[in-house]
Amino acid sequence: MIDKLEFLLALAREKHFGRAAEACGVTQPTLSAGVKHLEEQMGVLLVKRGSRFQGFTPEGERVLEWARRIVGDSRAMREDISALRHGLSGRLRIAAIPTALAMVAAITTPYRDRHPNVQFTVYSRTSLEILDLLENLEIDAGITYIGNEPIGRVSIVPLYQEHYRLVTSADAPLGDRDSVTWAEVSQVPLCLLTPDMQNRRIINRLLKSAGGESRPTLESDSMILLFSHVRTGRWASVMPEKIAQTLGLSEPIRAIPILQPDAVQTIGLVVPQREPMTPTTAALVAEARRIAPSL
Amino acid sequence: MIDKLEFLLALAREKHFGRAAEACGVTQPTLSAGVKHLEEQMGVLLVKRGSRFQGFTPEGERVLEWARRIVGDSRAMREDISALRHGLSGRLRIAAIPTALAMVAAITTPYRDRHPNVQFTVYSRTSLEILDLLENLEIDAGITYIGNEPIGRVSIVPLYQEHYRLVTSADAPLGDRDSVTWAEVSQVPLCLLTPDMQNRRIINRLLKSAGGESRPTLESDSMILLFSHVRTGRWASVMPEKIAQTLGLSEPIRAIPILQPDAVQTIGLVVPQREPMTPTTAALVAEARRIAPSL
DNA sequence: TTCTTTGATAGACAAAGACTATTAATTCTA
DNA sequence: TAGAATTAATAGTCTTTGTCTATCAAAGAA
Repeated sequence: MIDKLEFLLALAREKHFGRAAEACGVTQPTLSAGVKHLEEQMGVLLVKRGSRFQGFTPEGERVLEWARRIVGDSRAMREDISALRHGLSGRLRIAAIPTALAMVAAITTPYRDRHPNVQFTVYSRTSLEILDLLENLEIDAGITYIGNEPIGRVSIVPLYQEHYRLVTSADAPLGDRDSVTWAEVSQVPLCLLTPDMQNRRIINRLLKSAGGESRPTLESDSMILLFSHVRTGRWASVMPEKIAQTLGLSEPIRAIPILQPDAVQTIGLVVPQREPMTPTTAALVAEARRIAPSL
Repeated sequence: MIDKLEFLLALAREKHFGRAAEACGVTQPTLSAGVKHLEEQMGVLLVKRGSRFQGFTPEGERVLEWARRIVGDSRAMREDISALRHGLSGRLRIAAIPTALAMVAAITTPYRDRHPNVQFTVYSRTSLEILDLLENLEIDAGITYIGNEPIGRVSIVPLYQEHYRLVTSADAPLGDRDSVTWAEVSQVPLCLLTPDMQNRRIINRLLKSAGGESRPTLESDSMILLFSHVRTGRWASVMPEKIAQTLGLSEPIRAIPILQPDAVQTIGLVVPQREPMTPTTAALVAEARRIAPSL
């Protein structure tokens, strides 16, 4: 029963019988049979069938919601019992927005000291992808913007405020200032994240409301790439204060506060709303609460 | 998997492999094998084994909690989907404390008008039994005292306040009064519920704090029995106002308010805390909210 | 049209689940 | 304390379910 619900979840993820089957480690006919069996049990078609996958029926969507919960709980149960016996262990899958990646170590480090047998997998994803992965039980926790775009069935722990800095060489335009305005920043060619990233959209908005445009000379979905360009001293970027601090800037690179307005975004930990949480997730939330004040 | 969790729930209820198996509609070896299989999956003993059932291990208790949730959700899913197709149908299992039995009709009647395909089973149980049945998924809703003894994972809808009346014949002692005190009531021989009922414990407490004792000449666990005695005019009882009203008293029987204090107990609907609820339960909660003001 | 993609179907085989019968270990009872 | 009764585990058999490979049919794409 639960296996079949997992089939359905995989199908929702992959939107393709063959790939969903592969993801579940079974063959395509097996997955087809599983879904069909579910449909018989429920007495309704769950999947819109043409000669290819065409999405779910309304009933299918509903079953999917239940499946997420039931499958999630059954995994949580296993982890819970395993934790009772061996202490916390297993793998914690986290996804973070690129601008928050640098501070993930601030959580994982004290976590590992407390629970050395837990392994981590950390993905760099956009804020929308993170919510999707959470929804589909593909990650255990996300680190993303909170309080902006509406968020579904998740619990939230605020971590820190993102303040923006113009990161540039001291001898570049504006490089000698103690603070700059968004209007001024809009005149400088920048390295920025790609527009599918919420950070970029936020910066675009700030630049625009200051009467400017974003004129990126270089876009990337990788903060490392942006950062390495900035370190040459020949490129400028707008980055959150935290990441600039964490990665460490040396002369002649400066991180100059951008005021008017001192725009603020809150970054937080989001985990599936489940009571009780899995033990590893609960420990992550505890750790987040613990370190949040120091960030 | 879910079937095996159901085995475990049955075992928790029956505390006996044979009876649990019977309750599940399988033979005892099948249930034993199922439990064993669960234990292998989890890698821990769940049941304390002697030559007979000796309760659960700590891990077993934990699995049991998860099992209640997972099994409950999987049933809710089926009902949910069935309701999508055929409208509300199925059976709603309710348990109520005896003193609330008379007002159950105030909910079931409008409920049936709205959802004619839902069938009811109503049990008369003590308040403690009701919580136990709810916990074990044996009923869908309870009607009981709220805000007294602590209640577990349930949602609550307050229904009405229980005020007490001395029910007695006009020519019996105190029968001519407009109101009486608990101290006075404690002097009269009464028909009361048995002491395992919370209503009786409440009345005992009230009598005691008025300096009296409860001196029941007749005890029963059946309100009908108490009521039929009172109707003869030769017996007196202490009953909630509501039940006296609902069942209808005729001359010369009177229901006299008991003051000092005008003790109040709140009665409410309790349902398992599950989001979303099963459709039939959600409808019951809606109905309860609707009628509560008129009670 | 012809080829490719995608999901359903058929048939064989293995695994899991369930039943009956029996056994082993306690506990009760006479 | 011996014998009976109770309770759960085990053995052996059979049925059901699940999974695989191979193949087919339908619908797009070239």
